[in-house]
Amino acid sequence: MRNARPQSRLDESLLTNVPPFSKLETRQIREILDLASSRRYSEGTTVFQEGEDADRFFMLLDGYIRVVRITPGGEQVIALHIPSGQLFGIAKALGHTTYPATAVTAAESIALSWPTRLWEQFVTEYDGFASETYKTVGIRVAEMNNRIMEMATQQVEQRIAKSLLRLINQTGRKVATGIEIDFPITRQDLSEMTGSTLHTVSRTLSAWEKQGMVSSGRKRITVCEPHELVLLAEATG
Amino acid sequence: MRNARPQSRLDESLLTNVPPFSKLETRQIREILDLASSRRYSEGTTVFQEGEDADRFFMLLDGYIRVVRITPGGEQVIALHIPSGQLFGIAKALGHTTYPATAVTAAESIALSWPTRLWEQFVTEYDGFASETYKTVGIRVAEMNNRIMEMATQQVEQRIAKSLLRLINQTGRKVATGIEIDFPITRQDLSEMTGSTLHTVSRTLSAWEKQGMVSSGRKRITVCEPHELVLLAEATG
DNA sequence: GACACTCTTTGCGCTGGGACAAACAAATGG
DNA sequence: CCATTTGTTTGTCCCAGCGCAAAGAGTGTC
Repeated sequence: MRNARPQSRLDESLLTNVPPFSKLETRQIREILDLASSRRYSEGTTVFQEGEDADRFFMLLDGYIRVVRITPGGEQVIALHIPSGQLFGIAKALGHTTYPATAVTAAESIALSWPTRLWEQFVTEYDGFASETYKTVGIRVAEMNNRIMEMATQQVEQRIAKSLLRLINQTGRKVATGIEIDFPITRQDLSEMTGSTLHTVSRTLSAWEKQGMVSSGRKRITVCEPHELVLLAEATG
Repeated sequence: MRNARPQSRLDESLLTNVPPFSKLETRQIREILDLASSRRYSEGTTVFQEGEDADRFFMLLDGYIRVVRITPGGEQVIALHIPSGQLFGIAKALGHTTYPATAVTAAESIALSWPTRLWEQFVTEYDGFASETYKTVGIRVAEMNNRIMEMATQQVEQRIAKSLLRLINQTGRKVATGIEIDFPITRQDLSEMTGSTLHTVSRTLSAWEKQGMVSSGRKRITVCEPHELVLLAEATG
């Protein structure tokens, strides 16, 4: 499936013109290249797959790639367009899933490892702190990614459902019958989270209330039928 | 404007129960706390402001905060809800603007510096590489943030305009008269970037073409009146 | 208890843009 | 050169959800 042809000898000139490396000394570039390998992709081919195990970053030297997410309903959303000179495939390193990427044009990348010596020393010495820090960034990125996909493909009702579930999950609690958002939240707030209006949110909650799915009041929302809500949130539009 | 009351003596017990720190030795926690200061915020107050110069991260120990973006038209979009145990205010450190945050409930945070010694050594030694790496992550986060805001507040036409401009800017080229997207792009692609449909994209481009703003063909789009496009993209809903 | 706020609900009309359908046009390939 | 595939345009219909407007319902304060 991977259609790249690894190249054997990597020349320093590959990197000297790419901004992130241009300031480095030759010695440092060599150190990086010793652990790197270069790949070429032709237009339209797969750069990497969903969830692929990446112990490395990729730096795009030439061309464009796009990262794509596919909804449960089969719709595509282009999550990112990455031009040359940027890193990609970093999600895994931040503790999260990577999504499939394809080459928009013929492209060339190199796979890099971090300059390892100091990095490992750093992570080891401050063990929990460093890795948890990265996890935070990873969570943040993953969450934004999800919101983009939702906004692109889902109806307002589903987005509201997702938002409620997210607010509960975020606190680390289980979504259970009778669970309440544990801080005051207004219809206005919810609308600002979902990209809707307070009127529409109000109507939606009213409808849910009639079906017994939630119970809500002023600045307060309690989920009565979490399972129903999950079904609704995951319905394929 | 900042309404926090700094606390003087920081006790280790503050951190020992917070996941990212729980694995650390007392020695390490002390080292972190020596450079940290704690702050309390009451409900609804400002945690930090737009563009505030943050040489530190903040770790939320208790409560909830939200990060808010305000559109040129004055609409609010809730960009993030942050529960306790997570870092916030990291955007600046990743090389990008921070957005204002307020406390949703009474909240407590501590301001941290990175464990500095090794970190500085790391960044210094690999100068360009490390900082540019962070820039990549920062750019990615900022871009996603923008897309969320756009999806929440803008009409399809504006989002298409923004997407085109982004594709051009991303390549590092100036947006100029007659500039062309330098790789083949279909209506379908554009629709997947903007969360629309290929039909709507086609109609929109047709309309623009009639006004002389763009010239487009099969898998090709050229911007004729970049200024018009910018105006359109920035129009307040 | 009365007044002022703030938050929520509901009705109604209107429209952006999605769904469906059907040509049309440009590439590709035998 | 004709056939097929891939991408684009356009028409028609229709509805989710926004905007506007106005009336409840809680909360806080004097």
